[in-house]
Amino acid sequence: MRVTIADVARNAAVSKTTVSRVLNGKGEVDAETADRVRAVIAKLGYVPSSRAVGLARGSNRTLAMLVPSLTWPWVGEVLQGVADTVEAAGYGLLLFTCNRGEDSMAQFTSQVSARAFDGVLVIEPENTLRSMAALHRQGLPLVMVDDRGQRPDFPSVATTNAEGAAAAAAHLLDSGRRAPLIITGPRHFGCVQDRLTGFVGVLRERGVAQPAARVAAGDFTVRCGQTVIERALTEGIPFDSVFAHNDLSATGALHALRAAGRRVPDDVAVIGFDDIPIAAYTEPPLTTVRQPMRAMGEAAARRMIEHLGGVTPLQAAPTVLPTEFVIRSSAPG
Amino acid sequence: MRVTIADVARNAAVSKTTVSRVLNGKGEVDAETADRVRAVIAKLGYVPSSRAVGLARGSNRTLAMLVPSLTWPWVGEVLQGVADTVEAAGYGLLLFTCNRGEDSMAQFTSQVSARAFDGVLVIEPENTLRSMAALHRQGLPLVMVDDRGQRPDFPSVATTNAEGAAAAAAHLLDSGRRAPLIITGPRHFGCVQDRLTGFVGVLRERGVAQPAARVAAGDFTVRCGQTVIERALTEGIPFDSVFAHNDLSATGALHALRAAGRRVPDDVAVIGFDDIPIAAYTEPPLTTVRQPMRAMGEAAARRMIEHLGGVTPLQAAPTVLPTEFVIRSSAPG
DNA sequence: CTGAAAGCGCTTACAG
DNA sequence: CTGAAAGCGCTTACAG
Repeated sequence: MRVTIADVARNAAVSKTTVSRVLNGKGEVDAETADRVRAVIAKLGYVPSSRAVGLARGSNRTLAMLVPSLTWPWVGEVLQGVADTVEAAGYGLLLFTCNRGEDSMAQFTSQVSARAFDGVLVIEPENTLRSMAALHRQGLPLVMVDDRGQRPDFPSVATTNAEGAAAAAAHLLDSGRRAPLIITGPRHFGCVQDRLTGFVGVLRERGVAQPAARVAAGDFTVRCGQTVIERALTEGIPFDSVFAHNDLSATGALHALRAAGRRVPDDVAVIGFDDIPIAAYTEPPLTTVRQPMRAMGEAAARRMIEHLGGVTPLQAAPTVLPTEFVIRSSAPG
Repeated sequence: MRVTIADVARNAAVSKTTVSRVLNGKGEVDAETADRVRAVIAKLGYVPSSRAVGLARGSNRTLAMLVPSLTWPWVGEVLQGVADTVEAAGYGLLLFTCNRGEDSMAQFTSQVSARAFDGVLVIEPENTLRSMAALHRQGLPLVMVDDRGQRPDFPSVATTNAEGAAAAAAHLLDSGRRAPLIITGPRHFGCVQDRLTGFVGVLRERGVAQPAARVAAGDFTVRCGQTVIERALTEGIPFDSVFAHNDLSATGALHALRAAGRRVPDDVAVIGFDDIPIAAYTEPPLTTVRQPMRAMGEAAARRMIEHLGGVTPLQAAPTVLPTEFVIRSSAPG
């Protein structure tokens, strides 16, 4: 059968208490006794049952990560940052996605009640901010990787959306563009508002107007990027550049422009947002506002782990990591 | 404090045993008693502690998923299929990546000993087949999503690599190409051998030779696709088409061809493998051999869950899901 | 149909 | 420095 702490105790001729002490390094144990116990542990290949430890301690060094979907490049990058940090700290990572909507959330909430994990890192699934906040109020340690610019009143990690968009605007103006077409993300996202404000703000400062006709509502998909460009072309809306609120829609824009015979960047310059891995390999490679996705995941995990370690109380103030402007051929300098 | 089964029992004026019975639907319970217990459970908002249940039952309805990296599109798709299936079955999903090499594997193995999960689904991290096999022999329920064509002697889910590659070859020949350049994946992967055999087999059948000079070793990265094409062009190796062993390297090939002024598909037709989401948005869109990634993840999860449910013994025979040939403009019909 | 008691495998006061 | 015992919150024979 399975080797238990009792087996180790018996073999080492000590009590389970002593074994537990050398296991956890708590309390004084005679050096020789400890060595003997360690030898037995090695010989028997003993590993404490995580279930038993969890029950006894009331915590199991496990974090949950809740994400809307796993097939978005952005999410994969953040998740990798989280996984690296969590694993390095010796924590487990329980993954939850929300593909089944209400059902999924109910299941997740019930796992919270079941105390299946010590804390949760979340990339907010659509319309769950309220339930997240509720869970947080009920005492669940929570850190949000805020891709929506929600500025929730619980801990979060975000990026400088307005500044990043401002850099994009300045770059376009500096290279002589005067009529950018903006493809936004979903309008109710805070990050979309921020990117809009940051971008248009620079234009206004420099005396360039941004008519509403050149601000098109997208939804962060490749498809929407195509559609917006096709429509603008059909309607004859004049534009000499595109600022898409993410790289996926920028990719769609590149496609539609090419299909319509517009050259990038000669006729139209294109800038995206995120710098997902494929951004360097679109045709032409995409100038974009890099979000430090990996680092955001790492920061979220680190805050949570430090909190659980008792070092740092979890404060609501967001950790804001800076964007970085990446120039490639779709909008050269 | 936390509501426990004892609280429910007291409030419903029954024993913990009875509460447990209505919770798990095992054993006969008087209908009225059961209703009363359920009412109390609802009123108190009681949810059983997963830690306690796990310890008592010796299993916690949790699966582990071990992956090499989370930032490859292929992995994201498979993982989504796994997550959907696992969640729908009410299981938890513990995620492990292997970014820290040996250390990671040691940690994973120790989690196995700790009985932190009931079974594991794995996309094999480099060079771990041996340890996986060992864990499986020691009784760990294991299903591998076999992207390497390893044909291990434990349960796995794979795809028809040879047939898929054969379809690609037939398509190129049918459209008049006679000199394909092959960009392989790592040579020691079984899937690479299979794709090579399947592809070259069709060529041979139709009397077309495939000289070694037109078989270049790649490593599944975008970069390798670029490098191979650049080198072939420099060395003056003649080719009228490219068969890349995955979409990422095909993307690199498209890039290098364009940079060199070769038109796709007019001068060179390009076919990839996988059909990751961006394949439809490369320039031009990529003709490719689709792997049913989502379905592979789902199948792996389903086999594991059925096994754990006691329905099906886990057999070594691989589940093989068919590839599908997807024609887009990089190699039209 | 129902309950008392043992057991799952640890940790942690408490006592010495 | 060390150990006996209680406790974590469930499930499961066993007995009635």
